[in-house]
This record gives sequence, structure tokens and C-alpha cells, in this order.
Amino acid sequence: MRRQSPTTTIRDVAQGADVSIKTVSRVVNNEPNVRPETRARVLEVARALQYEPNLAARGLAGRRTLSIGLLYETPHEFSYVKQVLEGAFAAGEAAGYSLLLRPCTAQPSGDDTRRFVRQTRVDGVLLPAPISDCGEVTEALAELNTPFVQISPKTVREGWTSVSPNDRQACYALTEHVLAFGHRRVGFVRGDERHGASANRLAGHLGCLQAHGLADAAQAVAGQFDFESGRRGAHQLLRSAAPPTAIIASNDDMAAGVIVAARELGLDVPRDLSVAGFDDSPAALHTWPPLTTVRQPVGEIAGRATEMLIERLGDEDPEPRHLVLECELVVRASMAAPAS
Amino acid sequence: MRRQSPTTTIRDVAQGADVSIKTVSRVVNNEPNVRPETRARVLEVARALQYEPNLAARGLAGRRTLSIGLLYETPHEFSYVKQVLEGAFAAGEAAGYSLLLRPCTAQPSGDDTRRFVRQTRVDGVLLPAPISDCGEVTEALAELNTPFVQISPKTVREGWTSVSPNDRQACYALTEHVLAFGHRRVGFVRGDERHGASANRLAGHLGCLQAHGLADAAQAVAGQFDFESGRRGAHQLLRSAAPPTAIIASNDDMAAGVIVAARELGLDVPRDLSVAGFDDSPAALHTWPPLTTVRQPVGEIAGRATEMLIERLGDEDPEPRHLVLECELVVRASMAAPAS
DNA sequence: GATCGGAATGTCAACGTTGTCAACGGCTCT
DNA sequence: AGAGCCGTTGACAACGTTGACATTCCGATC
Repeated sequence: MRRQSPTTTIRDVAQGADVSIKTVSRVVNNEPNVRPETRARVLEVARALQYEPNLAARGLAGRRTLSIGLLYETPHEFSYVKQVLEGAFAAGEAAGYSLLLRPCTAQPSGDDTRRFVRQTRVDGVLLPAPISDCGEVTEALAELNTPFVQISPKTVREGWTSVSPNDRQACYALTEHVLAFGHRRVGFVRGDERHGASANRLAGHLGCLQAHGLADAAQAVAGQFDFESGRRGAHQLLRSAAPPTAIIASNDDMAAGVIVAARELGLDVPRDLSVAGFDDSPAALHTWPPLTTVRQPVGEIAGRATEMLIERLGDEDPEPRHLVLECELVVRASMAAPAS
Repeated sequence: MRRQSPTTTIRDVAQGADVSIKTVSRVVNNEPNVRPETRARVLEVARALQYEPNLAARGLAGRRTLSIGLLYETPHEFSYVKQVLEGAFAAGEAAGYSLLLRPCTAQPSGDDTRRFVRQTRVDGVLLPAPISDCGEVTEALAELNTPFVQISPKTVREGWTSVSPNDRQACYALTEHVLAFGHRRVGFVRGDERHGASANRLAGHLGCLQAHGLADAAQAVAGQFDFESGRRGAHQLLRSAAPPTAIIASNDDMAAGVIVAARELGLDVPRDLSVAGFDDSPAALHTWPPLTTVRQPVGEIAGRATEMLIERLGDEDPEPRHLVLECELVVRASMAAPAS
């Protein structure tokens, strides 16, 4: 087996600064009761020797590993996961925590979860959608007494903690924006039902239609958040007797599919059909015309979730909280008044 | 501080199976010299108690941590990173290794790298492009005697190990495909120069033009692999006195930009302008028309790189290798004969 | 000047695993 | 029957850090 190049340990620093290892530990962990000059001397030596605490040893000795797990579903929607990663990494780093990723297949089992926590001893776990609603996972974590925070869960549960975007309100506003153009027949492509966002977006949409006395005009078809289902959904909607003059898709990938479907039917966007998406993903700018959509602060959501998780780690019996962040309408060129 | 729920350790298993902890260790690590019936008994108890070895303790006690690091650049090209992750995760898992991610800003310093390795004690490191060519990083790893494998490096270096796609050959073939349609003025949008792929793709393109006696017709403009630079590049190319009838972009995002630029100039794709991309990313299917492109086996490349890295971990003085995987032309609808 | 108290520092045993080496059996070979 | 060997097993000391607790130091108090 390959030899590791020698590394400086806490002992080397202790020797160099002429103190005990315990004092070095105190300095490195910012604990009180160290004379400022001692602290300075230790830091000096640590820096000179390029000392970095060994995380494995820390995790083994201490009660905590200073690491949090992130279970994410691998197949779809990677731009979402990307933003979650970035937000969580930044927030974690700021607090001295590192992130341990665990890609999962569609339905991670409780055993997978248990194995993950047992092996890694993560202090807590972040659960982005749709895993945030996986009963087996949350059960396993509760059983292991491992704190977790849900990101965009489907249903907000009493004693737990979550951070979500205000999907409902955002989709209400988006629908209102569409109606303001004069559209009266508005199609809607729903998202993957396993994501809580899907139901909320639909609810916001329907709520707005109802508020405008258009409840009967609602036309919603199923979708799974991917390009192809957007394309299929649009064909389905546009085939009807009274086809919509505008279509809202529950995310941008599907909206891109809607645009392609329109083009396949010889319809110009936005002249013959207005289209709106959701998420403000990169795809929203890659379509022609660029998509009117809603910016979800996914990175911020993940960051706040991480902060809340870390906060809860210190508390023996923390207050459950449910944070909701607002979204922002992004107006681009895919929306116009209906051809009268 | 929150209490951890009690976990079963190697000692519990040893007690349950009435053997020493060392024997359990041997069984769990598939070491030889354990009587089959003993092994079976230990495995039985381990399963019953849901025993999972503690990775921190393993890393501390053993010479190896069974984990490998993956430094990746966070800003651009996430679909690439996604595929790298998936390939590497799968290959790592198969060999019992876990992956430790480290998102980096544009130019990670040697110190960052050293800190990462020192803290985590990863056994080896994977370097996807463009970090694979970051001198500070490779230097730091060499200095720490930490094995690494480069993924798609710019330049293949003697004593190191790498896995790359055959960008040059693929772009040669793609250009040949374009010429076969009858195009004679072919524009080219280059990629980010920090990626090795960029130079190779350009070289393949130019090589093919030369082979067909069209070296003088080459028109290549700069790009950075993002949508916007594709759009700018296309405008630049199409503004010229003898504008190209086909444009090859060094990746799909830029090709999407080219298509939008064409539309902005009132050109129909593919009637007035043929377009080809590279990578077969999701974006290639989100454009209209869908893009003719080249499928790079990124996941497989990352997987093979991971396997090679793990293989090298066991060897004291492993043979350096440079593996090159072939790409595949994906013909879609964005390409047609030039309007004569 | 003895006593007290709190801040500063140190000692030592964990933590859960692997590496080293020694011990034990049963077998073959003389 | 004794020597030697090999396959099997175990005892014990690492690994680098933190937690619990002990000790020292120093100034304030009586």
C-alpha cells in the first residue's frame, strides 16, 4: 500500500508552541480560557506548520463530525440540485461544516438512510425535494435522532422544520400576469406529483383563475418536469376544441417543450401562443423567445435551510420552524396579448 | 449538545459472534484466513445488528480512508459536472469508495488543495477539466504524494495518468459530416481556452478542412462555452462578407446561442444556416430544430478515471496510462444542404 | 500571610477501527 | 514422537482528536 506523506498533527503544533495538545485544541476550536499571547503563539506555529485538523479524528473523538449530509435524487432536474448544492456549500462553509453528498435513486429506502448516517456520522441531514417527502427517509432519521431540515417539502409537518419558496403565491402572480395580457383560455402543465411544488403551483394558478371568475376555463394536464412531458402536454392542450392562447408550464424545461410543440404545430410564440415557465433555469434563456418565468431563490433556500439545520444541531430541543421565501416574476419575451 | 443515538460497533458484533474484534474486522474487509463458518456467523450477527463500519475510525486507524476527492469548478457547465459526478460515484461505489466533493472557484490555489487533502486524508483525487490543467493543484498533489487522475486535460503529461474523449477525431468527423452536405463556408465557435477540449476540437475541425483542401475557408471565432458567447460568435461570423452556411459550435450551449442569433437575423435553421453542437447535453434537445451534435461519454470517462485511480492506489509505483475514449456523432435536424 | 476563587493549562482516557505480532491448533514430514 | 509449517485467531498498541477532570497559577480577600 502507498505511503502517505507525513502530516503535521496537533502534537507537532503543541511541541512547537511549547504547550500541551489540549491547549492547541482549545485554540483551534476557538474555546475560551486561553491567554491571548498563548493563542497567538499557537496560531503562529499552526500556520507555519500548515496544520490542518484531521476531520476523521475529530469526528471520532468529539460528539460531532462537523459534517452534514445531503441526500439528493440523481435523475432529473439537475439545475435544481446544482443550486441547492451551491447554497448549502456556502452556508456550511461559513459555519465550518462540510457537506457529504449522497446521490439516491428515486425512492431511497430507510435502510439506505440508516447506513449513510451510521457510516458517516453526519450531524444532520438536508433533504431537498422530492426526498423531503420520502416517509421512509424521514422516519429513519427521526428514529436515529438525527436532525434534518426539509427543503420545499410537499406537506409541512407540525414538529419538523422546513424552508420553501412561496410557490403558490408566485404562481398566482404569474397567472395574474398572464391574465393581464387579456388571455382567457390559459393552459397549465403540471409538474411531477412527487414534488410538493407541483401541487402548490397548480393551486396558485387555479386560485387566481377562480378569483377572476375563470374557474371553469381551467385546463391542466399532467407533466413530470422534463422537456418531453412539456411537449406532450402542449400537444394535448392545443388539440382541444377551444385551445388555450397561453400556456403556463410548471417549470422551464417543460416550457421549452411547449415552445417546441408550438413550433411543430406552426404556431409562433408569442404571437399565436404565449408561454411561461417557472424556475428561471438556464433553459429559460436558451429558448427563443426567452421565457417569462419565475425566479425561485433555490440557492438562498438551501442556504437558509443549512443555517437552520446547523442552528438546530446546538439546541437540545429546538423550536420547529417553517420558513417561506418569496419568488420573483421575471418578464421576458414569450408572452404577448392573444391574437384577437 | 445533542446526543447521538447509540450505534452498534465492531465490539458489539464481536461479542455477539463470540470472536475478537479483529476477526470481525477481517470478515468485514474480506481478508483471507477466516474459517468459512466463522465468517458466516460474523456476517449473520453483523446483519442482525445492522452494523456499519465507522468511516472516521477506519480512516484514522488504517492507511487509507477509502475515499477519493473530486475538485470541480463550480460556475459553468454544470451538465458536465453532473455527468462526471454520476460516473465517478457509480465507479467509486462499486469499489467501496466514497466521493468527497470540493467545489472550487475558477483557480483553486495549491494551499486550498493541500488543506483539502490534509483535512480529509482522501486516498486520491480526481481532477475534471478545467482543473485538471491547474498547475498549482497538480503540483500540490504531487508534493503530498497523493495520486490523482486527470479527466480531459489540456496536455497529456508523461508520468501522469488521464482519461479523455477523442475530441479531435470527433470534431474531424463532425466537420466531415457538415462538408458532406455540401457546405464550403463553415464557421466555427471555439470553446473556453482553459479547457483542453477547445484546442482539440478546433484542431480536428481545421484538420478536416485542410484534408479537403478548404484550409483557407476556415473561420473560427472565440467563445467561452456559454450560450451568450455562442450568440455573439454567430453574429460575428454572419456579419462577414462571405458568411458561413454552416456553423459548428464547440458545445451545445453555444450552438443554442447560434440558433438564437440566426433567428434574430431572420435566418431559418437549417434552411438558411446549418448548426452543429458538441456534447449532446440536454440543451441539444431543447432547441428548435434539435441539434446535430457529438455525444461525449463523459460519465464513462469519469467512471474509467475513477477505476484507474483506485487501481493506482494499490500500486506503489503504477504504470502511467492515458486512456482515450471515442465519441459518437448524433445526427438530428439542425443540418441541411446549403441554399444553393 | 494564609485562604480562596477563577482563569489558564495539563493529564489521561476515551472514540472505533486497523496493523503488528504472538499464540494456538492441526497437519505433514522426518 | 518431535520439528516445522500454515491457517486461524486474539491481544494490544497505534491513529489524531476531544471531553472530563486535575492541577497550577495569580490576584483578591480577610
